[in-house]
Amino acid sequence: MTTVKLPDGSLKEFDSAVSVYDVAKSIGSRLAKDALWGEIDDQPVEMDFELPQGEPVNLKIITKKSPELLDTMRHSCAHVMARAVMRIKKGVQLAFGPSTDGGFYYDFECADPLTEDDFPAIEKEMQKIIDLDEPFERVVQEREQAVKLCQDLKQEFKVEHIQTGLAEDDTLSFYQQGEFVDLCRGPHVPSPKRIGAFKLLSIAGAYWKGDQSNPQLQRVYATAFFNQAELDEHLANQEEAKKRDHRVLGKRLNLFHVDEMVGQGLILWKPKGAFIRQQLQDFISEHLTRQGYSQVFTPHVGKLDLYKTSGHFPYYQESQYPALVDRDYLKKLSNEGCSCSDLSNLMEKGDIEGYLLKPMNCPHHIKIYSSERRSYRDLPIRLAEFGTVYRWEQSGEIGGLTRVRGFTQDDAHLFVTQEQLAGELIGCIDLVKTVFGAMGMNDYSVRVGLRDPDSTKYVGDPANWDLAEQACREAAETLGRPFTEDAGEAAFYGPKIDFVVKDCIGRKWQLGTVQVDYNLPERFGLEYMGADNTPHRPIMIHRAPFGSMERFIGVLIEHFAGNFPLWLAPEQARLLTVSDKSEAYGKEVHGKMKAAGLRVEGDFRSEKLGSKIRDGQLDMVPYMLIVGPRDAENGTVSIRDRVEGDLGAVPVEEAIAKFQQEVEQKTVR
RNA sequence: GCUGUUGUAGCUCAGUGGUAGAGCACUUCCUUGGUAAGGAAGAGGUCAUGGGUUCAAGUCCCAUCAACAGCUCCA
Repeated sequence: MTTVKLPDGSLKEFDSAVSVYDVAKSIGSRLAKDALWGEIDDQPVEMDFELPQGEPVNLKIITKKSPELLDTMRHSCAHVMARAVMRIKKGVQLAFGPSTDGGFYYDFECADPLTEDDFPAIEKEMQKIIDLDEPFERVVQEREQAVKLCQDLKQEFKVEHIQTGLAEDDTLSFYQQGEFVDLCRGPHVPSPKRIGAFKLLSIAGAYWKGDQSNPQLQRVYATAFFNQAELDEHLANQEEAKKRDHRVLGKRLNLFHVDEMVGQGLILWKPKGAFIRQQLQDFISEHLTRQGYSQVFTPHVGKLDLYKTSGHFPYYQESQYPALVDRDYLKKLSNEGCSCSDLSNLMEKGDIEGYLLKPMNCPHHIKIYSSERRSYRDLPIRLAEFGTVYRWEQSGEIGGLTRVRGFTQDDAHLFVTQEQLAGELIGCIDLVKTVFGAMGMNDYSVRVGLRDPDSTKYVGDPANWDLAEQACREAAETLGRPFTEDAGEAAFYGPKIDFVVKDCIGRKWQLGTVQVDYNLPERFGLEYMGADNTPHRPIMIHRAPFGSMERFIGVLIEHFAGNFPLWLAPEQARLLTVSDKSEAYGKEVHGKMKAAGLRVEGDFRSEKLGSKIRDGQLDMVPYMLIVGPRDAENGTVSIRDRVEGDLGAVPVEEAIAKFQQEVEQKTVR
């Protein structure tokens, strides 16, 4: 008699010996058809495995619809890779080797470091291991034995992990395949033959347990699929994705430039990129006006004292450009015998008079608020600025437009009463919805950052925090899409709502943010006169729906893959002559288009039409306007759509009206 | 900041110690062609920068700078 206990807790009994397949078939013929293998107490077994009789057997049937299927196979492949590395290299310490979104990795510490030159040998060895077809066998150990086993294997990271990283009551399981044994929760595929196709991709450093103070390990990234075709498709998709990389398109379309001589992470906006940025700023300004914002301008520097008062200087000193110190003051210090190390100390402590390139706009906006007496009747006050800030980002982090050292926030600070807070947050969220909606960006996630109850880094009254966190939650709900609540993601001064998108290679970037702040009004002693004729403290909201113009446009370039909608395209249309004979008519049409306010350039070269069209397509111009003798005769242009191709000839005025309408409606295609 | 890879013409890249190369782009000429590449010629280089090894360095070694991938960080 065989008793089977299924994952939902139900029991099934069989009179005689049965295989996994028999059980699957008894549940349903479709299940039997889709089933790939079984798991008995997390030990993978093939379909023809005969179940033990007597005690109930915990059986899970894995089908090709199981969501974790690919992850399981990739994790098994990680074991195979680690085994291969240990065969090739001596003194290999194993760390962790999980599956990831696009594949898997394994972290090693090698006495003889790995290089990408080792990849072919590792891949060859992996294939040998797969061909051996040894199963992954699950071995459960008591804690003491497990530690001893890892010590015998000379796997110090695993020993440490058992002793410090795993809870007392965790089951300690190992998976063994031939000579290779690894501490691992599982599950695995029953046979390495299930790994269809794999490829080692890159090698990089990674800190043990993600902590910079721990030793740095070598991480080998790889991927695996059930068959070669899927792997090839994945690699081709990766290549395709790289073509929409904003750094590639930014160069090809002449949008921006970063020059070594200017400095790392400092963006030079070229005319076409600057145009797009200006259009976006105009667009958002329009919505700011509608929502009752006042635009202000503030300078790029401010006294160190300002940032000492705001708290930015002490908190974030290492990520700021060093202070600019007055010449006379430096001379005075020098005359007083101040050494370089004395100066360095003074600068670090901020015990010096100087100016800081502004890392944030809020202190300046606060000073605008406090420059007048404020009444409850004035609130909410909404101050907006496309404010450029400078941050000394770590050199290894800088790249493209998404992480830079000088960037312009579409920033605003709202000074509100407690009663106004919830409503104003909703207004901010509305703006984000408007902006993302206008771009056709629907693929973003929302994160409400709350305080970590175990941390002491937060400032302010816990009761206010509770109110603010609740207000953020309620505002996020008005988006009508799922959001996550992450404890520990709040800023030190208040909770926030962040908008996160992915770039073309799957990296996540925070764009817009809305943050509640009780701290700065306190530090600057902000007040307004209440209806009760006593002073009250306003609450601040920091918000930036785009985040920074640089990062937003970087993401936007990839979102559109360079194919900007007509209202944003720096060159909306290009006029092409079929031959030199049509030049005069071409210039006439060109003139009419420009007079109608359209951004049209002319290609009057003595090239063949096909060649001009190709150039226009590669430059991602939304429309091409082709004029030849036939058009000259009829007063028409032939429109070629970037997407649809040839649309045929229409009267010039009709073409103008069509484009104007598309611009007016900000159509996204 | 850390680990690894890379740096050659405007762009994409080849160049394996012995005279600096290709395609595209650019300039000029020929060509007048109706929806993704017409032809020819020409010009264009301190091989990232600074040291070192060598009779000889784009190539080997060291340092610096920058880019890329990842880690760490991100008000």
